[in-house]
Amino acid sequence: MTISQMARLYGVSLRTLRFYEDRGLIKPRREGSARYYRSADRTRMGMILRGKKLGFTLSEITDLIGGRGASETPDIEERLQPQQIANQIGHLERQREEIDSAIERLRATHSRLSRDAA
Amino acid sequence: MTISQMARLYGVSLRTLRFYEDRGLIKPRREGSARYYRSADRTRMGMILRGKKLGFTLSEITDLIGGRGASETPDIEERLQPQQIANQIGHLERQREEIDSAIERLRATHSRLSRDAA
DNA sequence: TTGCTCCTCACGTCACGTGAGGTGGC
DNA sequence: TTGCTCCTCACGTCACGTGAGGTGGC
Repeated sequence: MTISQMARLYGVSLRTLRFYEDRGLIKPRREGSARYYRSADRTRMGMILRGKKLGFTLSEITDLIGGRGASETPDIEERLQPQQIANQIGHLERQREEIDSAIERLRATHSRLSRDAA
Repeated sequence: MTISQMARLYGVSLRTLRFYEDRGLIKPRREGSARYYRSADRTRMGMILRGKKLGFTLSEITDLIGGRGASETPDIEERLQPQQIANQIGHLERQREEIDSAIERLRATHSRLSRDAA
């Protein structure tokens, strides 16, 4: 599988795939300078994107995926510690509260504008 | 008012104040190389932080505050266009949805762990 | 020869954090 | 002389975006 096929499959850019490789997250086979992605790379890529969706940074994901064992526990959630999950939930809840209050304020301003225009 | 006093008042770092100045957002009086912040700077600083809380970028805030007129409409919400508000709300709602689904997944994993441990 | 895909630098972006090395006035 | 506050570079961080300039095989 070429880099373009990988990019299309996961909805990311070529740059992103090269960047993840640079960070040591995926290690495609090389033929000359060309990259070829195999099943193991797809497993890792799935874990990476799953980790991102859960709001983890690439450093955290690197720790979670670890050096080699990707195929054993391909579900990244299985690798999380209860405490780590709790912390992450707290982190995300704080973010959500900030977003919620921003939305509230904006809605208030918006309806005030409608009222004043009426 | 010195830079340290400003920093304490607004809960930001000295670096942040210098950075905002570099971006043209605040223009403290200079005495030699030292910075002295006046009332107008505080008005602008309030608008900047308010804009950030609403989720706008510094570029957007720069456009909102404009070149000079800070004292006329010191309430940054008053300067927003209805369409701009609607866009921002949509933007924030999308972010919130992503955060919400992340929290949901994490909660599910967390309770599964508790169940398995029991 | 022309296109297409791929490659490697390497600087840019966003909003600052973090030293390094130096200065002024009590 | 010692501390404290302030200053100006300037590189680092995060997760890539965006060219520039070049290569390989149809």
